[in-house]
Amino acid sequence: MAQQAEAVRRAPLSRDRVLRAAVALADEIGIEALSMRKLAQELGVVPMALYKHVANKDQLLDGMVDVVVGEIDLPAPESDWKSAVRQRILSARRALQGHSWAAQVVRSRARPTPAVLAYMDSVIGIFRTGGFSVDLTHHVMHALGSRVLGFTQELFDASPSPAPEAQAVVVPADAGKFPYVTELAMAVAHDEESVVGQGCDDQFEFEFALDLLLDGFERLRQQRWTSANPSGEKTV
Amino acid sequence: MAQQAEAVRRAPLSRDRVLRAAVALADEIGIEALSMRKLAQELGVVPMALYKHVANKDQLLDGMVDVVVGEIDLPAPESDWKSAVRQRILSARRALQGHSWAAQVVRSRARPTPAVLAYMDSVIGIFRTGGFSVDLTHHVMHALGSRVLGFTQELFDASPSPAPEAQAVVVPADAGKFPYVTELAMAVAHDEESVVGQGCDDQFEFEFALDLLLDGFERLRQQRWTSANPSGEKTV
DNA sequence: ATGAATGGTGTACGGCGTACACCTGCGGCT
DNA sequence: AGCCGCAGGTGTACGCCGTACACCATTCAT
Repeated sequence: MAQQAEAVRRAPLSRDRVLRAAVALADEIGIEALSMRKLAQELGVVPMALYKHVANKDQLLDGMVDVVVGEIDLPAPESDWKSAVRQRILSARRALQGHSWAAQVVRSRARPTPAVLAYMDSVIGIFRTGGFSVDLTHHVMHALGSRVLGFTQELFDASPSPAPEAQAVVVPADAGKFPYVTELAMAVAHDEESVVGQGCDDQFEFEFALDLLLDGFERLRQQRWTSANPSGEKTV
Repeated sequence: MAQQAEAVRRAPLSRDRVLRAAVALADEIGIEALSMRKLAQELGVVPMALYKHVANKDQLLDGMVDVVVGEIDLPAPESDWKSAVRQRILSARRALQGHSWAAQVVRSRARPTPAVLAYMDSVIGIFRTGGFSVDLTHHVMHALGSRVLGFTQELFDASPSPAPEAQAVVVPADAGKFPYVTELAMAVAHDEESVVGQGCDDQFEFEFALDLLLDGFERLRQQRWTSANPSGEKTV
């Protein structure tokens, strides 16, 4: 009876259940607080039980990435390469942003998981069928870097700071030492105050840079740029 | 006597000595293996002694970043904004690349240290005196992101893999599943084989993306782009 | 009935960051 | 000369981590 109650109380573990629980737990308590022990506790199980389903913590993180990447929308059917890529990337961004830890974990993985690879394959495919040479596609993918998954490394995160005073990047005493940073920070603070509050509009900045790159790609494509002949425009 | 010998054997600690030892040790054994305990041992001291000089491990990492940032060349005197920025960024890249762990640690810091701030101030200054509005400078700095310090987040590092077989991103069995990735990977492998070995030329890719952005910046500057009037070209 | 596979358990080890109480030796007072 | 304060190094200990390894319970094919 007691056994039955126990059996009912918790369904059998599985790799999938472990991963999904890990994602949920990381959403809740943050990635740096996520430990095998806490995850096990959450699942009502002893820590070592997890190791029957994932080889180690690294593989757990890999699996978590795949769960998030699985949330990226499927590609829209018919459109020019630029809007297709744009849609794909902004959708990836939406998926990753649903889990505050995701970008950081993706960053920490040295090698791509199958789901990431599949996503990349689809993006590369858009370029290739959109008239980009293999060569140009290669460099273009590098130029996108992690942006292809919807995030970039800002030098520090000014925006998501919850405590308003904590985001004073420059304390008043340092204002004289960093005149240009100060000028810029004050302009931004002033700007945003009238709009939404403080900090920068991440989404705007992301699209600003993304479009700058996509426009650059289009120019290179038109002038049949190759790495052997970088200044295609002039020599053609 | 014994005391004297001991006193001679190790100079007194200082914040500076601690930081430099930490940088050296991280260079040697890698950042993930760097611990307060090992650092203390390296300095011939008990772990807790370090805490008289740095508040905690986070502050140690901050200090390490500052040491590396301190190695960035001073700005070249007179030149147009584009080559000045370019020189600054490529110099930062050189400094950061001298310490394989540096980019990762910079990435992990939430807030900028004074040295980083000073560096950013100088780059912002180049844009401002080069004819960029505060508004455009702001977005341009965001677009650069971590690239301003000479590194970007590639989706995974293909190049520095020491074991040649380890860098086969796509195992043969998966070739059919990821046709575009495979096509691209094979082209790259073929290309590079004749040149240097395998993998991608990071430096080339970095400059490719950097120049794409700088060229885009120049266009926006010329057409007096503002965020309130994004398509300046057409409406002027 | 039996023996192997599958999956959960219990214990234990070595590592980590760091709080806290302690000691020691030196420079500057009276 | 005697004292004190304090900067800086020490020792011990706590609670956390990932995970190796031996074990046991259940299920199921033979």
